[in-house]
Amino acid sequence: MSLPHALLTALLEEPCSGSELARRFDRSIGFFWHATHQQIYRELGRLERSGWVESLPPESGRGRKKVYRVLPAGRKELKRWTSERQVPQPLREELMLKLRAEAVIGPTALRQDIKRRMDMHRQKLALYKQLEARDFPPDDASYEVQLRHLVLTAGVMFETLWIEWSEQALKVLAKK
Amino acid sequence: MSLPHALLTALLEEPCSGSELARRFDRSIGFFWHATHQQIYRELGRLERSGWVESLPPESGRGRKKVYRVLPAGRKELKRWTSERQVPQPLREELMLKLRAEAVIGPTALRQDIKRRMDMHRQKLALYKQLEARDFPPDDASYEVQLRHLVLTAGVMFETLWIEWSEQALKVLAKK
DNA sequence: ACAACCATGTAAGTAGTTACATGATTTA
DNA sequence: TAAATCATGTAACTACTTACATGGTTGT
Repeated sequence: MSLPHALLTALLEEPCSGSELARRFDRSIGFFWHATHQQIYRELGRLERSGWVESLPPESGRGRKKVYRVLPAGRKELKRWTSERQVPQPLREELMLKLRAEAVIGPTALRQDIKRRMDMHRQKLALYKQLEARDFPPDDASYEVQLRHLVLTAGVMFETLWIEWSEQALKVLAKK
Repeated sequence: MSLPHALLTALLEEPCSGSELARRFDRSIGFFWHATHQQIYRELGRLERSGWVESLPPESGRGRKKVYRVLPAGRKELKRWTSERQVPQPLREELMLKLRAEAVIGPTALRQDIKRRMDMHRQKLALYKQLEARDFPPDDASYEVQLRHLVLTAGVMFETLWIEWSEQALKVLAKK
């Protein structure tokens, strides 16, 4: 149950409308918590009914922008959530299932698939490093900036991990 | 939609009952694809209705073990699935959301939480390394064994990543 | 024969996905 | 002014979670 809190955070950073949230998600928070616009609109409705956010005017009809802003109760809820204990969510990696399947019924097309994935991870890594160079120059930054940097660092580490792992995997798969 | 294929793989490795599957999942495949017994039983029902597995006798009543075995159609389906293209599933990491929240409304209890998580990752890493030492001695193994080793390697890499990242994060959080 | 446990299963609820619909705004 | 696009939303479905129920087996 994290989407509502992701939205609260984004709206605290900058009040905005549902469609803008969807776009912002695609660029930043979405690297770690993807959400479609349908999820976002539904959740915004819930947040409003809970009294955690309010929507500023239009009120009129469907195709008008509705800007949302976090209310004190929403801020309080976010605070409560961050201090909640949390266990690392179990990994969930389809590719590992495919490896086991390959071991049982192989050979399959896994090799091509891993190559493709490796390319995607390389692209993402390049993007992250570019963002890093742009947004986090290597001087001593403020606490808040360092926190945001940590998020990106995790992204870099993950992509690097997958590239390394893919190289190892391809070595094994090459033998067959 | 991977659970059915995870089950097919497990049943090909060794036909067994729902409860045994649940236990095996907790030890191996479950490291990368957790499933509760409710999910497993429901899915076994579907697999049977699809004609991908068959259940051997009891037939009688509720509390009796039902052993499942993969049928040719199931093996074919698994083959189809492994050759399907697959895009890396987006990351989904609640902790990154909490970091962003901390940057906006902090300070929170994040520090303690990360410490706790780091311990859990250390334990898991120790377990994986132990399994690795036991099941994959460093001589040149068969193709199938190397594939299974790759799965465990990913586990080791993930846990290592989180430990390193946590150390970095704690350095930043210590400043506040 | 009773308690504790094991194996299978049902039910209800939540989160996320996919496909589509409608009103407003912009652009050719 | 018609077409394209944008913003919001509905509906139906699937996967997963949590809580509980029932029949069988085992141990004392």
